[in-house]
Amino acid sequence: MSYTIGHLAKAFGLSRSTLLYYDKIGLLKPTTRSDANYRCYGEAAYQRLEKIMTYRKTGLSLEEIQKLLEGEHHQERSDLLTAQLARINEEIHLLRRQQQIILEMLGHDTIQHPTRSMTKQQWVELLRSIGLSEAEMIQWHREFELRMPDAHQDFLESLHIPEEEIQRIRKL
Amino acid sequence: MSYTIGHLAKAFGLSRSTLLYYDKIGLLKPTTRSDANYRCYGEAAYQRLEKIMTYRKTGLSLEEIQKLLEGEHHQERSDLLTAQLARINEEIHLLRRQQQIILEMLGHDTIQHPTRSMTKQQWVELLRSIGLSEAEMIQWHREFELRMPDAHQDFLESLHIPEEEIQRIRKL
DNA sequence: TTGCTCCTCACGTCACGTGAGGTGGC
DNA sequence: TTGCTCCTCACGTCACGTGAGGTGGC
Repeated sequence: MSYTIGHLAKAFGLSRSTLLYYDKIGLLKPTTRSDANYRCYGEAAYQRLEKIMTYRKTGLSLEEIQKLLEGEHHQERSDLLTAQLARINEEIHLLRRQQQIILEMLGHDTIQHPTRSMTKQQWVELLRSIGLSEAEMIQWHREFELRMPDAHQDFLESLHIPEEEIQRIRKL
Repeated sequence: MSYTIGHLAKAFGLSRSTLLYYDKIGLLKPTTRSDANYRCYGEAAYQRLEKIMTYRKTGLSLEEIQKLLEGEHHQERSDLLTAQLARINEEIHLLRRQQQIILEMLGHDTIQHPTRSMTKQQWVELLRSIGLSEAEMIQWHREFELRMPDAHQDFLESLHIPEEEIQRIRKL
C-alpha cells in the first residue's frame, strides 16, 4: 500500500529526479520514511500526484499548482485557469509572429536563389505542414502584399508563376 | 563613431545586462576598450547587432544565431529556419492542447456550479477571446461530444440552452 | 564635490537532469 | 558477494535581472 520513489515514478511515467524535486519544493512530500530513510508515498500522496499531473497538462507553474492544491477554492481556480488561457493565447500569437518572420526570410531566400531554393509545390507543402489552411494562406499573401509589395512580386516571379496568376494573387 | 554599452542598449531597446551577456558568451564582443576599460562598439558591431535582433524575432536560440553569423552559409540558414518553423508548430500544438484541457476543466466547473459560473454569453466571449473562430468552436463541440458525450450534455443543460438546440449542437 | 555611466563578480530564475560518493535490502 | 534501488549534495541549463562594491569622466 506504499510506494517507493522509483515505483511511484514508474507508475506516473515520471523520472525519479522529478519526484525528488517535488519533495524539495514541498509540492509532494512522502507520507513517511522507512528505516533506511527511503521515501514512502501512501495513498493520499498518490492521489495528490494524480491531481498534480492533471494540472500540469494546463501549463500552470508548479507554484500555481501548489496554491490550487492548498486553497482548493472554486473562484480562485477559475480565475487562475482563465488567466492561463489568456497567457497561452498571447504565447500562441507570439509564435505565429515568429513563423511569419521566418516565412519572410525563406521567401527572401527564394527570391535571391531561385534555383537552389524551393519550388511553388514545396512552398505550399511547407505552409500546409505548419498548419495553415487555404484561408490562412490567402491571408498570408495578403499581409505579404501589404507589407512588402515589391518583394511579393519578386517572390511570385521567382516561383515561375505566370504573370496573370500573379496579378490575381496580388489582388486578393 | 563608437558606442558605449549604454548608448548601444538604448539604440536597440535592450538592457545593458543583455549586452553584457552577449559579450560574455561571445555573441557580440565590443570592438575595443577605452582607457578606462569601457566597452566601445564600432560600426561593424552595430550591424552585427542588427542581424542578431532580426534573428531573435524568429525564436532561434542565441547559440543558433551565433552559428548563422559565423557560417553565413545559405543552405544551413534555410535548414535552421525550416527546422525552427517545425519546432514552433509543435509548440503551438502543445499550447492548443493545454487550452483544450483548461476549457474542459472550466466546463466541468460550469456543470457543477451553474449559478456561480459562466453564462453561455460569457463562454462564447471566452472562446472568441482566445482566438477561436465559428468553425473552431464547432470543432470544439465536436471533440467535446466525442470524448465526453454525457459531460457535453450536462454542460449545455447547465447553460440553460433549450433541449432542441442541444440536440442540434450535439449532432454536429 | 555631485551625479552619471561604467566596471567586475556573484547569485537567482524554472523544472528538472546528471553525476559523485555512499548506504541498505534481496 | 553481486546488483539493484535508495540516499544526499552540488552543479548545469537559458537568457538574462539584480544587487554589491568600486572606479572614471564631466
